This record gives sequence, structure tokens and C-alpha cells, in this order.
Amino acid sequence: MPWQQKARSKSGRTAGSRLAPIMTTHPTPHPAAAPTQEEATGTDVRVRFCPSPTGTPHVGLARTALFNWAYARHHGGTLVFRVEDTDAARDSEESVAQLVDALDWLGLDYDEGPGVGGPYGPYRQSERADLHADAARRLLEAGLAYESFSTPEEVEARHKAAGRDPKLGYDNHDRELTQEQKDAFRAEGREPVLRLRMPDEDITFTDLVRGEVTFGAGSVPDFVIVRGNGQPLYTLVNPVDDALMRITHVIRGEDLLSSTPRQIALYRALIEIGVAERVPTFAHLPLVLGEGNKKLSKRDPQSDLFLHRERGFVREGMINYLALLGWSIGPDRDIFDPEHLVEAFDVRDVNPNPARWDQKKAESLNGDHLRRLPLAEFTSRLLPVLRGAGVLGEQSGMGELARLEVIADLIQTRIQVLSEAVPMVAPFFQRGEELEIADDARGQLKEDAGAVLDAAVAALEPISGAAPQPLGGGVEWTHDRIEAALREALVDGMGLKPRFAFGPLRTAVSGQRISPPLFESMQILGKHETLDRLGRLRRSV
RNA sequence: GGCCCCGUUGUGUAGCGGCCUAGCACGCCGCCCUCUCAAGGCGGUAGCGCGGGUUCGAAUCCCGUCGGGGCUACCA
Repeated sequence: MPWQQKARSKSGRTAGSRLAPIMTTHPTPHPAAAPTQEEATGTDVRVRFCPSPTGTPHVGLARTALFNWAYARHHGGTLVFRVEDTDAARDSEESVAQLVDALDWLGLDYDEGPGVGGPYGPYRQSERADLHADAARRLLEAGLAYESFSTPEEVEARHKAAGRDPKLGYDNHDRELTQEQKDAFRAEGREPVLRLRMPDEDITFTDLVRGEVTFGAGSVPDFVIVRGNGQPLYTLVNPVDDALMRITHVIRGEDLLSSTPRQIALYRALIEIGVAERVPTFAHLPLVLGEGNKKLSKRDPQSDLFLHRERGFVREGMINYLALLGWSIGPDRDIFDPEHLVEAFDVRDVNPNPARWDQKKAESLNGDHLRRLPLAEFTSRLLPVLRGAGVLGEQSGMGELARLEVIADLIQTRIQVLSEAVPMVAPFFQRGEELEIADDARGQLKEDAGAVLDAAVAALEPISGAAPQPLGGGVEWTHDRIEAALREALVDGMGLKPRFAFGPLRTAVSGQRISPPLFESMQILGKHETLDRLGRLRRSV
């Protein structure tokens, strides 16, 4: 029972304090607004992944999705996918499709969302405008939000006039405007924004990753929830939708930590007007850093999830690495499958330190997963990559697939990402005249290359290239047979070090300086093709 | 500037007051294996930011300090 581990606690926190209700300070005057605040811990867990569809999926976004998914699956709870497409200027349908593609590739299935529906839809924020408008209206009517007419310039001017730092932000100046003042502003043609009235008290909450976090009273000014043109903002819409969708745990990036006090204040207001029934539990995941010490920027190629996929990451490897960004499965292990993650994951165990994207580690882990795949599976993962690279055609016959599997067996331990298979596999699907001899491979050849190739050909000629017999007999063109003949001729006969004896043959056969094992390669190519390649290189030296 | 978060080898982490002469993984270096390259095996390199305190005892608790980061929009 993995969830028994929840009794573990992080430093500075006790198990008891974690399980305590979120709002224990004082009973609220509104009975309906004082629901039981026991944290959901079982199948009642409802988490969400709610990206805004701008640009191509970022690895940090993928990690957030992963942790939400793992948390939901671990508890047998529900994962909601909500598209926050309220910024028409930056959002795109293409991006929505990419998000779905990313989730699908990683195998992060969701229980409610666009396309799958659910009891709290619609799941595209742009289709929920009436819900948001209604919440805003009720907040205004209840006096929890108010109309604000100040322009940023006016706010700054007031700060300067009072000798305050102009960067302080909004000064809550319009809190108590009279109807006459408002009318006067409107007469000037001004359109008010709606601001939420921040409570004049500290806001404290228990973050599942960081422990207790407190924002001092007055440190967060009244913030805008609806634009002057009537468009609601993220600050309103995100908590409203979370509340309406009965989200119990908000698991997101640390970059949103500082907006949490505003959201908590809004939740409390929403509870008062009956829109929300609880303040969710928060968990802020550490940032994913890039080179240097800055957040992995969207402009950094390493942040692009699809670029990694194109490079040849497999789902298992990507999930494993992503999970390690702030979490670990145990003290002496770091290779695991998605199922193990689900079994062991608890957001409380997430480390609050920022994590740096380490491409080498990511690829190493991916290589480990590649090696763990059964050969047939590994082979089929190779297929689309090889087709994409033009090594194989779109259609493959049984013979070609069988041949590929034999080759795949040779390269499985030699690559970390699928794309590395292309140069290793390509020579097997080319004819000798198509084979290009790489410069570095040719550069390795010494003066005796011609003699070595001649001797190799002479040694191989006597071996029968007969096709396999049904009962397994009759084949002499096998890698051990080939190796024995070549060793005898080159190593024993010519007194060459194996390294120098076989180097030229490798170049001739694969065109590369590094390749799958030579003798096995020759076996796969067959006698005719092998001798042809040996001869071609011989003639060019 | 203000608010908030974070601080264990190069990187990611384990560590929850004695099991730590700080474990694991990636990286790096060396050796073994070896037809190249890998994989695999073995070994090595390197760390608790600093200063106080609490304690018989601190990487672990507290305070301060320094450093890094995030946020600071009528973006999300």
C-alpha cells in the first residue's frame, strides 16, 4: 500500500499539520461557506492540468502534467484536462492539438476534458464565459470586488507624490468610490476594471511541497479580475473554474506560487457567494532550469518536448527523466516505468529545489529504457524513425522486418535515442554502390589497407554463401565462421593487431568508423554483398 | 526596490538529530572485457554556501548572513 507512506513528513512539518484543515483560523459567519475542509486523500482527489495553448509543449509543462496524472492515478482519483484559451491573441488551435498529442504520446490519460467530456464541462475556458461573468457579477454585488478607474499612470503618480516606491503596484485607491465619483469617471468615458478586495490579514497556506507559506497582510494589492472591456482575466477564471470543477489539489509550477495568496483570497470570496465550496490544497513544483541559472525558456530548444521525441526519446524514458526533475523513487534506484511512478508517487515527496535539465542524463536514461524493451518492441519503435529518415520505405515486407529485427538486436545496446539508429542501420538497406564511405572512416585507412582487403577477400571466398537450409544446416556464411577465417588470414597470417586488421573491413562494409559488430554485419549482408563492398573499397585505395 | 521560494559533489537526488569516515545515478577519469562503438564489470574524482546558536551529538532543528531564483500586467 504505497499511500501508507504519506505518514512520512518533510522537515519543518508534521504529519498532523499536513492533514489539518486548510482554514482553521476562525469559523466564518456564513454556514454555507464553512464546508469540511478535510483534504481529499483517496478516490475523491481531483486534480487538473490546465495549460494555455500558446506555442509548442514545454518539458516543464509536461512534468506538471505528469505529476498531476501520477497523483490522480496513485489515488484512483480524477484528472481533469482544461484548456485555458482565454487569450485570443496568443492562443491557437494548433497548440491545442499539440497539447493533446503530447499527453497522448506520454500516455497521460485524463478522465475529463475536451473531447472526452465530463460532468463539469465545458472544458475549454473560452466556452465558459457566462460562468465567469456570473461569478464576477456576484462578486461585485456582494461588495467583494469593486470597480476601479485608476490608470497605471495615476497610480504611479500617487506613489511618487506620497514618496513611495512607484513600483509598488496598485494602491487600492478606488476601494471606496462614491456613486458620484464613479458616474463622473464614466462621464469621462472611462471603463472600470473589476478588482478583488484583498483581506487585511496575513494569508497562510500549507503547500504540499514547501510546507507553510505566509504572505504578509498588505503585500498583495487588490488585483484585476475583469478587464475594462469586460473580459475576465486568468486571475478570476482559473480559480472559478477550479472551484466549479471541484478541484481538490492544485499542482503547478513554482512560478505561480506568488499568485496563490490572490487566489486564496478569491476562493474565500467565492465561498462566500456560494460558487466555491473549498479552498483547494496547493503544491508548487520546482522550476525546471536550463543552462545558466534561469528558468528553461520556451526559446531554448531543450524545452521543446517534441524535439526530444523527434530525437528519439521513447515515452518510458521521457517520463522517467521528467519524474526525476524534483522527485525520486528511492535512494538507490532511478530507472522505473510509468506504473512504478504511479505506485510510488506522492506530491509531498517532491523536492522544492529547482531542477536543471540535464540532456546527458536524460539520454542515458532513455538508453536504459531502450535496452529494457523486448527486441520485437524495440524493432517496432525503430520503424517510424527509419521510415522518416528514408532508410526504409513506407511499406515493409516480412523479409525486411525480419532483417531489421536481426539488425536491431545488434544496435539495441549501442544507442541512447532512436535517431542514432539511422546511420547504423542504413548500410544494411543500401546497395554497395549507394554506400558512402564517411571521411573519417576513410581517413583511418593505412597504407596496408589494400593488402588487408585483398587478404580478406581471399579468406572469405572459400566460405559457402549458401542460403539457410530448413533444418538449419548448410549455412557456412555465419559470423563465427567469417570471424575464424578472417582472424586466421589477417591476425595470424599477416600478424596484424585485430584493431588494424578489421578496421578497413569495417569501413568497407559500413562506410563508418563505428558500426554494429563487423562479422555479424557481414553475415546479415550476405557473402555476395560483403565481397562486393570489400572489392569496392579495394579499388578506391 | 517589494513580496515569496530555494541552497548536499559539475548535474539530479538520498538524508527527517547518532546507522554519514554523507548513499545512488548521470557526467568525467582509469582499468577489465573487446573487431570499432556501445553495453557490462571494477575502481577513482568531487559535495552538506557561510557564521552563530540549541544539543552529549547537526547535513538534519533555530537565527542571521550570503548566494541563486520566481513573481511584481487590464498575459497565463
